[in-house]
Amino acid sequence: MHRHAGSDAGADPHACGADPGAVLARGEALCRERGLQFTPLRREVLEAVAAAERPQGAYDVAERLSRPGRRVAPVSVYRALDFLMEQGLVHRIASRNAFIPCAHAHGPGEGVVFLICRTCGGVDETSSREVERGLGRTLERAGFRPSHSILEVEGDCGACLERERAG
Amino acid sequence: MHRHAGSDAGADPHACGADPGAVLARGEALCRERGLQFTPLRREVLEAVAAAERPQGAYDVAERLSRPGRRVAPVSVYRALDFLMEQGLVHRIASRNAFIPCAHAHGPGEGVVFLICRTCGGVDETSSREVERGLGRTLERAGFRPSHSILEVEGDCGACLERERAG
DNA sequence: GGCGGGTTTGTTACAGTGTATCACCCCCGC
DNA sequence: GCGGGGGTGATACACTGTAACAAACCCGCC
Ligand SMILES: [Zn+2]
Ligand SMILES: [Zn+2]
Ligand SMILES: [Zn+2]
Ligand SMILES: [Zn+2]
Repeated sequence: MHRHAGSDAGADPHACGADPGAVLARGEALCRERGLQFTPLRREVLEAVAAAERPQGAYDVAERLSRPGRRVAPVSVYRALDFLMEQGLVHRIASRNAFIPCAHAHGPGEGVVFLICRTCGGVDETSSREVERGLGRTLERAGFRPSHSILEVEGDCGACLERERAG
Repeated sequence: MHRHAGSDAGADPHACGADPGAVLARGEALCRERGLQFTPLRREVLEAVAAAERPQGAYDVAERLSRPGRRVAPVSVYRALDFLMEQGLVHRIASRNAFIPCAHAHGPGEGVVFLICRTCGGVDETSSREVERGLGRTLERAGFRPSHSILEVEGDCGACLERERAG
C-alpha cells in the first residue's frame, strides 16, 4: 500500500510500488530502447519485487521464484537486481538490506527520499528540490564533491497514522 | 584524516574522529553523568573505532582487540557498539556496514550528514539546518511523521580533491 | 549451416554481517 | 548467604553478499 507522495510544489508525484504491470512495462520499454536484454529471469525478479507490499531481500525473492523442480539461487537474484538497479528499475534500501521497485524515471542529480514506515513496513519514495538545494550548498561549504547520496527516513506513514487515529 | 566540516553559517563545526582522547573522555563523562558503566571492553571498542582513520567493521574491531591469549568475539563487539550507539558515541554507516566515532553531542532532531570519501575512505560528518528544514517540509507535505533518518553522501573529500589537483 | 565472442545463467563455495541462546561472573542490595 | 540484574564469554546459527568456473544462450559473420 505505497501511496504516492508529492514532491516539491508543482513537481511530479511518485508512485513506486503502485502497479506491477506498469513497472514491468517500463522495464521492457526501457531495455528495448537501450538495446539491453529484458530476460525472463530479470522480468521475474522485477515482478516479484513489484508485487510485494514491502521491501524484499534477495533471499526472499529467490525463495519466491523457486518452486519444486526449479530452484533460483540467490546469486542469480543478486545479478538480476544489480542489473535492475543500474537501469533504475529498483532501489536498494541500505538500512534494510532490501529492494523496492521504482515506477518513474529519476532525472540526473535528482535527490530521492525513501520513506520507511515502521508500522506497516511499506516504503514510499519522493523527491525534494528543496532538500537537494540545501544539501548542495552544505556540501559545497564542506568542500565535498558528491557522486551520489542516500536519504532514508524511518517513521510512520500517513495511512498508518490515520488508522491509528481512527482505531 | 577526518577534517571537520562547517555546518550552517554560524553553527558549531564538527570534529568526528579527530582526537581519540577527547572521544574517550566524553564517553567516560557521559556514562558517569548517566549512571552507566563505561566498562573496559566498551572503552577498548570505542578506542579502536576512534583510533582508526576509516570506518571499522565489527569484525575489524574484534580482530584489532584480539591478541594471542585473549580473543574478543565479534558478538561482544556488537554489544559494545550497540551501547555506544545508544549513547551517541559512535555512528553506524549503513552503506558501509561500519562504525565511526562521534566527538560531539547531537541536539535532538538535529540532522546529520555523513560525508564518505571514495578515495581515502574517510568519513566526516556535518549537519545542516537548511537540509533539516527542507526535509521537514517535504515530510510534512507527504504526511509522513519521521522518527529518525540517515543521510549519507559518497564522493570526494576536500583533501583528496586538493591532492588530486596538486599531484 | 557452422564458427567465434560476448552475455546470461547455473552451481558451488566462501566471505562478511548480525543475532539467539545459555552459562558464567561480578556487583550490589536485602 | 541469597537473589537479581547487568555485562561478558562461548557456541551456534541466520542472513547478506561475492568469487570463480562451467554451461547455455544469443547474435553477427563467414
Ligand atoms: Zn525511484
Ligand atoms: Zn505505514
Ligand atoms: Zn556525530
Ligand atoms: Zn578523501
